[in-house]
Amino acid sequence: MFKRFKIPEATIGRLTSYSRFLKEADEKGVTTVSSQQIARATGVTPAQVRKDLAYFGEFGTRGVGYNPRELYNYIMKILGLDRRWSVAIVGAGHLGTALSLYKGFAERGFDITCIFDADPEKIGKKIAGLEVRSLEELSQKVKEYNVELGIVAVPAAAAQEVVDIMVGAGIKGIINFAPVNVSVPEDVVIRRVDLASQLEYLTYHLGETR
Amino acid sequence: MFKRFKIPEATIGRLTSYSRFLKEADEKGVTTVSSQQIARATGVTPAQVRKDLAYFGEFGTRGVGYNPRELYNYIMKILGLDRRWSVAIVGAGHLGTALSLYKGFAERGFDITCIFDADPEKIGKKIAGLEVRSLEELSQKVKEYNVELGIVAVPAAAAQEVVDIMVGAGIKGIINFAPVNVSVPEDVVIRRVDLASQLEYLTYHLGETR
DNA sequence: ACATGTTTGTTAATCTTTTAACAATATTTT
DNA sequence: AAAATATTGTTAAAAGATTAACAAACATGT
Ligand SMILES: NC(=O)c1ccc[n+]([C@@H]2O[C@H](COP(=O)([O-])OP(=O)(O)OC[C@H]3O[C@@H](n4cnc5c(N)ncnc54)[C@H](O)[C@@H]3O)[C@@H](O)[C@H]2O)c1
Ligand SMILES: NC(=O)c1ccc[n+]([C@@H]2O[C@H](COP(=O)([O-])OP(=O)(O)OC[C@H]3O[C@@H](n4cnc5c(N)ncnc54)[C@H](O)[C@@H]3O)[C@@H](O)[C@H]2O)c1
Repeated sequence: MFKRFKIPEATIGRLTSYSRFLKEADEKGVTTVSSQQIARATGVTPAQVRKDLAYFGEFGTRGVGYNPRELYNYIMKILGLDRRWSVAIVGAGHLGTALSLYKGFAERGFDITCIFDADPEKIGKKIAGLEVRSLEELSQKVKEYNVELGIVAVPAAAAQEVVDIMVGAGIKGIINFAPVNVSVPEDVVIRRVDLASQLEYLTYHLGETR
Repeated sequence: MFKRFKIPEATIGRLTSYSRFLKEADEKGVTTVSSQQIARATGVTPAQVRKDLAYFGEFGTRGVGYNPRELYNYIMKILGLDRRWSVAIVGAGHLGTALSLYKGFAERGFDITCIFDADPEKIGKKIAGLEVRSLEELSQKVKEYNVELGIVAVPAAAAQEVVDIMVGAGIKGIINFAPVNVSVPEDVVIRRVDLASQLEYLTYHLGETR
């Protein structure tokens, strides 16, 4: 579809930001935006914006700028968001529940279609209209709901086990919220999100300047 | 305290990982670990581990390795975690509640000491033993509890306003979960955590290989 | 005591990402 | 219609981060 050399990881994150700004601009009726405007709104440099886009093609008009709606559509396509994705959450605890109830995912094309937990107390309960299921049902439901993405929100000690089950069921992309490194086969994409580490980034920098 | 050149941002994130592994190792009674062991457990290369540590000093013994407990203590000090930090959460919705109830923060030295919300329905309710307070009380409570860090878990539209209040109250480090860029004065450290963007990293890469 | 094997800290090389510069192209003004 | 202004896409330069290589330092076995 698009030329795919080696794209900086950070570029992908910035494309998300750009797309959010572009959607807003379009909804306000704006018909052209410059790399400078995008840059200001998202906290980067204009050169960075143009470079990021240049990896994927030419989307603007020289001397003019970009059409927000058009560029938004292009970026969404680049990100693989020109379709909807079915997502399973494992771990119906505090975090898993919050994620299940989060409206923002659907807005970006992510449908939470099933929730799993190991605790018999939780199985059968409903969260966001979905019944919490046992892990035994995971493989079947993944097929039934065409689940391709998984979110791991279980304690660190259970993370590898849960990831193995997900991978076994054919899930191809995983977000892991447990603060532990887990391994997956080469063809599975995994990403760890460590929230405590984000706070530690702050304390490191506060310590630096004192 | 420590030499502070320009440290790669990613190094800070890895130090968090290393420290978690080192703590485990120490608790198992292990007395020496090599950069190779640290690397394997955290998913990086041994050279990376040694380079990361080298920014801050010499912590190992050639031919031998590192003492887990000692190195753990050093890293915690580097990260500014040789003390406890008081944290305020603004936004007692789904995410704010999950974060308030999260035990993992306290383990890393972060005490959630106050929770704020703008919704009169929520003010006065208790979460994790803490009363949800109105924003008017923020400034006073920040002083009372020596709050230095803030977590923003409000809708995107309210994020800048909330951040301004936090900054006004003297909070010096902020994690923003709203998917929007907010601005802060130079002396305030801010970090955006965009969970939808994490999923988009997955879909980008899944699209890449098909 | 010496040779062999480990493993760190550090320097150099490589690879990646960001920033800067500018020609190419469009628009607006005079 | 020419000049001035705006803004992209692209190339080159600079900065930053990771990987590789290896001497220095220690441990172990003979
Ligand atoms: N709550 C937060 O805000 C937060 C913040 C950062 C990180 N995390 C991480 O996210 C994970 C979940 O945190 P939480 O606060 O929701 O914990 P929690 O204890 O509230 O929920 C964990 C859930 O996982 C379930 N579970 C345990 N073992 C399981 C298994 N083998 N298979 C399926 N389900 C299993 C439990 O029954 C429970 O419902 C943890 O790894 C935590 O470190 C949470
Ligand atoms: N829930 C999630 O799992 C999740 C995931 C990713 C991102 N987020 C982001 O985190 C933020 C919160 O999400 P949520 O799901 O908890 O939403 P939510 O609607 O459940 O909670 C938001 C809370 O903020 C309060 N609020 C609104 N305006 C306020 C103001 N000006 N001052 C103080 N409080 C105010 C509301 O009363 C509400 O209690 C949003 O920006 C969302 O995009 C949430």
